[in-house]
Amino acid sequence: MRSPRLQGEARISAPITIEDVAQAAGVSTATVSRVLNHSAPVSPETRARVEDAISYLSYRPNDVARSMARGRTATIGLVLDDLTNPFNSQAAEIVIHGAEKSGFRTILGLAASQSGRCAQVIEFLLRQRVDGFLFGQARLEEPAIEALLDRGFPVVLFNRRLHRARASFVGCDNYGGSTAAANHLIGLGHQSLAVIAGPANLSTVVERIDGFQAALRAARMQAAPVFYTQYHPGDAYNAMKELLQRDRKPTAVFATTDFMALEAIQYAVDHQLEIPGDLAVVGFDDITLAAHPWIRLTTVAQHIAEQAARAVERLLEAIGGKQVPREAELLPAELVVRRTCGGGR
Amino acid sequence: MRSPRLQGEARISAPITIEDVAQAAGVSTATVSRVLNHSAPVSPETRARVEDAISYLSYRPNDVARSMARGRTATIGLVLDDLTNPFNSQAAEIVIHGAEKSGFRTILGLAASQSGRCAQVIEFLLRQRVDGFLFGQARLEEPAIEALLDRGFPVVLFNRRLHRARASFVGCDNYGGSTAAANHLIGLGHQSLAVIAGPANLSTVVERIDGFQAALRAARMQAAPVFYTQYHPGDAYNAMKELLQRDRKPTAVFATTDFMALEAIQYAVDHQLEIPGDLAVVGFDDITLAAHPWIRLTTVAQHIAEQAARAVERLLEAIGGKQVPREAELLPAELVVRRTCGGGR
DNA sequence: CTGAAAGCGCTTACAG
DNA sequence: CTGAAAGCGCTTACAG
Repeated sequence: MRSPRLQGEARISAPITIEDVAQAAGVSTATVSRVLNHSAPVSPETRARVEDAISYLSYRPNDVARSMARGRTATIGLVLDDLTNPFNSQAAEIVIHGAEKSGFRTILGLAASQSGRCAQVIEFLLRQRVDGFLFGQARLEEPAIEALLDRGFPVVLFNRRLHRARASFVGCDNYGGSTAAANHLIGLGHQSLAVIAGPANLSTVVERIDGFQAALRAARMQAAPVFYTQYHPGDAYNAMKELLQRDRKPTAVFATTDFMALEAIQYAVDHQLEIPGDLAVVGFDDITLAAHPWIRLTTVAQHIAEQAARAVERLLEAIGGKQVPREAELLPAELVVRRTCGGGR
Repeated sequence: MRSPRLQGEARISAPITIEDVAQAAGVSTATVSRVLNHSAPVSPETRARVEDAISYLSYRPNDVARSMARGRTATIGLVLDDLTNPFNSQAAEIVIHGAEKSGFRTILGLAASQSGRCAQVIEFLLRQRVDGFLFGQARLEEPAIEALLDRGFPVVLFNRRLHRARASFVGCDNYGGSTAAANHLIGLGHQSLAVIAGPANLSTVVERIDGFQAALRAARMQAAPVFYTQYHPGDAYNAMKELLQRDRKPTAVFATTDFMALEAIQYAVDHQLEIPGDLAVVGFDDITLAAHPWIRLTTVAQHIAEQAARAVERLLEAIGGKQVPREAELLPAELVVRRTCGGGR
């Protein structure tokens, strides 16, 4: 048996292997493996000897070798655009914890929304041999994801969906939430509405605009002008500037995210407009700070934590071989009326 | 050679291996490995045949097997408390990208600041055989990290340091930033100052309090009362309540993070206090929203992105075998005067 | 420049 | 209940 002194001497001593444990316990590596994994019955005495050796040597199984031998890595790949949006980082946190509970680790791939990056990230994760994928920021057309789907690879999307229908997805009721927002604004008497949106190739953006316009149509009002942006910092600020220079200035603006709403407000305030007096603003997401007394942003609340949690569940089931439902699962999105729309408290 | 039709038929077809490529190209796996890694000269004709086979078969190297064979994983472990704090998620993003540039992947371990969790996370990452560790949220005493250090394992800390000195660290000038904050408040004529702090076992908290008190001492004022919290949501709200019930109410409060400052403001505003008229508030971090016209929080700006970037650099050097400096590297922390302290614009 | 072979640290049929 | 051995998919001395 290796003397404990040896470990102290070497700096980064070569890690203890299952072989070392087997020798110390006087058994085969197969037996050590069995007590480690509870994969087959082992006599109480043998088990005790092995466990002693394990703790005496501070043995730490090598997960890389394990993955190699098992042919699966117990790893899921989570693909997100970035972590600057609190919405994304919250989702990441939920996914990591959810996966961990089932013994899965998660590798985070940041796709930075540049075209081509998503394919690159998938390639990268495929080399790591992840057992499945979670996409939180897919665009409507995403060939690389569709290729995965075609191969029958375990894939679950959340938040944003693909154009093509048959894929496991969990999102929120963007349409309904936006309709409620529009109706509230209409009820307040607004006649000139506008929307500041993200890119038109995102399902969330499309659905939020559609829901919003549908409400106007139902009220026999003309469609609201839509200003599309790339969701870059500063985009909504500029959008607001643009909208206020038009002939028919909006009296109410709906932004497809809270961050955009906050930026739009920033422009308005910087230019001596009163919110909500001169301009009503409604966002979407209900980030933590939306409720702050200095903000009190009217917005549509969606429960990202639950979306992410459901998405991992689905993925884990798919990886486990279960037949995963192909229908979309939609969580509710509720209007939260606060101050910035003028009708709230 | 495997017919392409075969791939289409199977659902998740067994991935192509280096063996398949070697066969298709009529060479040994050693040769394929050489062209893949440019690890040894290969004749142009052979190389061409191998490359054709690779693209024809859409071969994707197995990183798990690679790690196994090489004895190193090209992976770093990043340990953070959580991702809800934008400060943390920004750091995570920087680290992931920085590591990727050098061909390293990063596994994120969330330590949720419960005692014992850090050791668990380290254990988990050690099993994955990460090549080094990055800690962004260490507490002053962290036996598990110290054990790593003692073993000579590549470790770099950022943001918060350990009590023990000899460890690679990059942080910011918490002391100087807080001194500046205190001096500004003193210059504004405040006599009754208080601080809302995080846990006392965090280097950032200790240094920020020390810097703050030092300024008061230099001005021959008595030390400010410190209210310690656990950095949980709601903690600063309650702290503010407590402080305002005391005999000697503070006219100015310094919070050790912007989130805490915002919560303190929330309590004050909820209870009809005017900011900064009735109460001046200063934070620390300078999160994005601190600059919003509806907030305009006076705060101490620290450049987390650079901290994180420097930390990965250091770690990568350490993993590469370079002797890494043991001294702390401190980035500047600058006071940003805005509205909430009463002296700004 | 190229190949045969050993080895990385596990798991898992296969025998007994 | 236990062990000997093959195998997971690569890389890397070692020969030639």
